[in-house]
Amino acid sequence: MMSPQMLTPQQMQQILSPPQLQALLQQQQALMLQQLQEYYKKQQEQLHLQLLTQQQAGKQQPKEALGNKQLAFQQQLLQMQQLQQQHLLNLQRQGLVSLQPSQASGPLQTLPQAAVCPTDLPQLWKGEGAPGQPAEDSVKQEGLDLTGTATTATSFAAPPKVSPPLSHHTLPNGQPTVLTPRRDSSSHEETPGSHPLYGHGECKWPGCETLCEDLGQFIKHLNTEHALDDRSTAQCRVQMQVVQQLEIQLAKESERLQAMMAHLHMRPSEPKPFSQPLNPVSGSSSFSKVTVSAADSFPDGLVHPPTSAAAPVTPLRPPGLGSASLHSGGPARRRSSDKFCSPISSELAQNHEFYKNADVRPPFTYASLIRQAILETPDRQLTLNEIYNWFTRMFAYFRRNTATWKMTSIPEVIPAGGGGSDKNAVRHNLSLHKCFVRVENVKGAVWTVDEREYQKRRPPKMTGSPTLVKNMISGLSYGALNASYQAALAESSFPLLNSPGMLNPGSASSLLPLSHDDVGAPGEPLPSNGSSTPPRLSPPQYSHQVQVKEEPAEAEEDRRPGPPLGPPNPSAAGPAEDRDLEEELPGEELS
DNA sequence: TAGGTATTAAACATCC
DNA sequence: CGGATGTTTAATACCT
Repeated sequence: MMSPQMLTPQQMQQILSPPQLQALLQQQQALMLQQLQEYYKKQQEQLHLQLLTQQQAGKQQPKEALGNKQLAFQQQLLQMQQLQQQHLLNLQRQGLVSLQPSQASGPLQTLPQAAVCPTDLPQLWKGEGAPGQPAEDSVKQEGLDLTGTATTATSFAAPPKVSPPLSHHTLPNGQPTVLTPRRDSSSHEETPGSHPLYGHGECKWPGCETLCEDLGQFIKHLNTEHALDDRSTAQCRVQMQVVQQLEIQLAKESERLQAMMAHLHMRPSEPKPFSQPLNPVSGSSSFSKVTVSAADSFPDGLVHPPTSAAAPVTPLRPPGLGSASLHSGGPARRRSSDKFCSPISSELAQNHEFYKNADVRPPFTYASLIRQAILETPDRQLTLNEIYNWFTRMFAYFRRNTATWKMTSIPEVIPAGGGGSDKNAVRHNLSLHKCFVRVENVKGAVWTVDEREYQKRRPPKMTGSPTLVKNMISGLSYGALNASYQAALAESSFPLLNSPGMLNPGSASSLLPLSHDDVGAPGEPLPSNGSSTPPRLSPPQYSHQVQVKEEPAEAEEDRRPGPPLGPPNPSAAGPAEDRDLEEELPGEELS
């Protein structure tokens, strides 16, 4: 028989009955919610603690260093919060949680009361469909045993202050029934009068808020409206994606945190950065990935993007992104997100750490990346080699992917003996796209970006795509939501995030570019510059000679209305200063 | 299915 | 000559 993890969602569909599917969905969610909740809490506590200790210990340290560390931790904290918030938003969006965003944005404690009772999860995963038949082992093996695994697992192991002590321990022992702490009936497992999808008198099925007088009516509703059909199945998948996203994101944040703590010697826990990126958990379908849940991501404290190949329906991708080949597994075509949703810059800003550390191929085209690299520099110009460096600096994928870079100028980069195909790709793209303009400089030839050309290059038109919409509806929308939400957060109450001081010295610019460069982001229909900025990059920057080759006058034609309306990007709102702000980033080139 | 675009590989030219 | 840098072509894949 196939083990659960070998099953594709479709297969699961066939095997499972509608109620089972639904139950599965709920249970997944319950698990994730709990785990996340506890994890968040724990992390937050730890962070606070460490911040305190740092502050004390830091009395002797140089001020700046301490300040930076604190900032870093604060940032980490914020990110954790944001993560949680995003999670909540997602759930809420899907109607699974009736929590106000405002509430959610508060301290990390009130995770939704999405009533869920993962009772027969094991059976479901086993695909045996025989409720009542214990299958603890399978659960354990699937990795739900959070306690056993990585360093981060400790976070789960320790009973959270707020949540019932039972919750997490139930997993390991395989008796998920106990794991029901939700809502009022916390001590009760699956009280007869409740249903995971039923709360506050209404159906909690994603997108459905049908009012139901009582449980009976609800059950009826559930069976009629949410039977096993295409729609329900799709929603189920969508939910899986959501969960996956969160898992990945969680793993990522967790890893980062671990690394930070380890670096600061705050904990004995071995950092174990990212061991072998090229070690995909083989044979794990996306589905199984879900079952494995967060724990799976932790074992070595790092993110192991599963092989996309194995994920028929829901390829995992970096947080907040569209689909794209994730792994070095194979040639990656189509950097989707590049085309639709999140602008590269904000996407990078949000996930730059992720890309930096995880051997995940960034979902952007070479052109987008090159442009990003160039725009991140004060001069808006880079030499070929500097572009190479940027790639390796910003993306673990390019840095460590075997058989790619054969860097000659960057000693720290793994030689990899590869063919340097990506370098070739960079050169190829530079030459191929008119938007990249070579300029003779004092120090040789540098490459600049002709924004106008770049915009002209491709009409974003992501708006309409039905498939896109379909895909993004949930899991993917996480990205968009993520982006906008974070942007909003950053703008409103978390100046910290935009503070240059926060920047990782190694990769400065990345965190905030939320700002200007979004402007030209691939997916971005020329936001700001559309307004009045001439095609030419804003003059101030070009203190030097750098000038873009051909600048005919047909500007307006492609200029396209930079409608006063909402540029997709929040950051686009404040054009000028953003620009300046980013200007200061030293683009840091190694070499 | 056709057209557009992206990725990858490779050949070739030029310069230092 | 060899390496870095550019240019160009071709095959292939994905998306609309």
